[in-house]
Amino acid sequence: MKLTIKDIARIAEVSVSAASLALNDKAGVSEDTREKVKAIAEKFNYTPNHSAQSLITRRSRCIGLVVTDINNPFFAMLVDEFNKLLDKFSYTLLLGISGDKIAAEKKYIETFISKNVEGVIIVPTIETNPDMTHLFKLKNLGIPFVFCTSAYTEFLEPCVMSDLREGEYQIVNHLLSKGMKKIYFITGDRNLLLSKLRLDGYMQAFKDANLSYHPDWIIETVPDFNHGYQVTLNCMSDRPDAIVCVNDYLAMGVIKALKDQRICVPQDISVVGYDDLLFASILETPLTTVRQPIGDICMKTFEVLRRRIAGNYHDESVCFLSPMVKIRESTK
Amino acid sequence: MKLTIKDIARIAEVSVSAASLALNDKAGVSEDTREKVKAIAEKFNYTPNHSAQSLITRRSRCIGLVVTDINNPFFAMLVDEFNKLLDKFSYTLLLGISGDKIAAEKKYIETFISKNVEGVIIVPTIETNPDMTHLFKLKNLGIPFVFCTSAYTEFLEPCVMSDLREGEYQIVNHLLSKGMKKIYFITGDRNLLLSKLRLDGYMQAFKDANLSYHPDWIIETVPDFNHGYQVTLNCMSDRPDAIVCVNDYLAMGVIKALKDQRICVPQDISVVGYDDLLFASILETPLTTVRQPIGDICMKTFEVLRRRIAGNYHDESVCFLSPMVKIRESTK
DNA sequence: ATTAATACATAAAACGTTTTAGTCAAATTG
DNA sequence: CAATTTGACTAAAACGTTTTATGTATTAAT
Repeated sequence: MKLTIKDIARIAEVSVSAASLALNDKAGVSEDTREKVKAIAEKFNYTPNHSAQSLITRRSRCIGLVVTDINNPFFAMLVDEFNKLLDKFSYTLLLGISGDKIAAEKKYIETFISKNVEGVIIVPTIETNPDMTHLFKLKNLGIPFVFCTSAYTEFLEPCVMSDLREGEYQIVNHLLSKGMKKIYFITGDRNLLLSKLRLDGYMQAFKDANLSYHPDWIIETVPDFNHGYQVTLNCMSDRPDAIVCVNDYLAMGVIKALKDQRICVPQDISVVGYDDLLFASILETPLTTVRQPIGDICMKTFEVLRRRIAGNYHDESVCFLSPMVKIRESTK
Repeated sequence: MKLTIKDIARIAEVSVSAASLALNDKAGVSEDTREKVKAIAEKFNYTPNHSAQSLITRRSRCIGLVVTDINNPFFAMLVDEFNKLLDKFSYTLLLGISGDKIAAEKKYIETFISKNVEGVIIVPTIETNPDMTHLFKLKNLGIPFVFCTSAYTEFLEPCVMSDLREGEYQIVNHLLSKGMKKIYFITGDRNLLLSKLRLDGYMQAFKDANLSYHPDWIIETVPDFNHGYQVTLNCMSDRPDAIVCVNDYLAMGVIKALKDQRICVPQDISVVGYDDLLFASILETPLTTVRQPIGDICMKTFEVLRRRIAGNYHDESVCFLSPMVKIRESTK
């Protein structure tokens, strides 16, 4: 049987309230009793019942995190970073993986609410025309949330992300300056800020170079390995000069498809990614990509969330951090 | 303000108990009142307070999961699989990332206990001579747990994993049959079952081939990318014929080190991994590796855990699933 | 010596549920 | 028709904490 604070109090021959005060390092008990109670709690391996604690304090020491796809190493890194941060402030991580489905995201948020999380971090999905009721619900209940890595165009703030537009601009610019023209762009749903911003960067680069792109070069899909693979098989008949991928994970699929078709990178075609995953540097042809300052992104996200949990909503609400282009051999 | 069941009861003009029975589809209320209560709950977006529920029912609908390193895509896959399974049975996932530190594992288990999880899934760390008090604590409290992917030699069961010994045997056998002799083995701490079994396979393969290995060829380290990289730089002066890596993630580091030193795979040296990560197939030289039936492992793990949560402890306690060797070009 | 302040201790209320035991009327049984 | 069973409902207890209000003994201040 699990011991309760009552048992500890009885053994220590003090009242329950005294035991509580002692264990929580609150004023109102003498040092003697505090030590006595603590010693007994330690000895009998007492752990407080979190449900009871959370019921009365209305603080759960839990944070909910929804990511889209943990098999994308970028998001794995993200989860890892948040895990470390939550550790530092003794929060527990409730994790949901939405698989890029708004319905799943919604479902996780609902359970987070019922589990009384103190705050929520959301990596938005790519689905269009989403039903945002769960976000309004969070707002109404006063549960703080922060978007990370992206946001919904209908629901921009608060949000912490890297300047995707700028990163994509620089990288497309790099390709154009190398004389490439037919540059495909494989991306997620353009209603999602994450994709829209990168697309903006792509377009701006063409504009500033006084060149134009064909709308067919922009392909919207689910931004993962398998879809990257499939899409590439379909579009290679048109022989693009380069393929710009919305992220490295998708680029992995693209590269695999090219390999299967015996198309060489960068001789026959250039490929660029985004995120600078570990694997990007050990490929046959190391991948040109854009590094996101993921540690900073997570730190900032958590900072904003903590401020809001503390009741301070008066901070800057959208935050862009600077990315860093990594030119490697996949762009000849 | 968040509505409570009292509010719902008041609005529906029934007692709190009636409301509870209605919402939980329990007998004791008429169909009329059940519907009325449910409609009102729906209308006002009522979500029950999980802390209160869990306090009284002693069921939290939470499962704790500790993994060692989520940046290893193998464990990311594992988390993904468990997430899906937990979804199906409407459990919430509490995640801890131990970073291969027994102290961290312990800390997570403690918080899981205090949060009243119904069960725990553990991917053991590599640390030697570990302090197992947290596991005994789980046992004493009657909180079921299952080891997944490996186990502690001092604490074997219950455990679900693939037959690592067999997989490693087959793959080393393959190398020996190709005439390679000086086969290095980079692995984790051999006190951990995960490493010990693979090492057993390695040794058995030599024995069955009437060949012998040098103890120096077996290198113990933390099984991740960075350590794979470092260790390789240190041992290349000895010019091995092949390097067998305890997992693909470590193999990535090995390959990167070889690349940096301009040593060619498989011309100069063979490399094999374990896990069959996505990236293994798109490398310059696709990696020979062993696929673990990860979906089955997770399913089985969760099955055992569920049975134990239901009170049935009389099942088989250690379960080995069959792996599958994938010969690719990294072994000439 | 009286009063005021302080330190320590505790009983009881509260948090939001589920469950137990019980009430009462209506329906069923003999 | 009386006795019993059934069905719908409810009041109250319970879960394990924290917090509030209150009391008592000790110390400090006048």
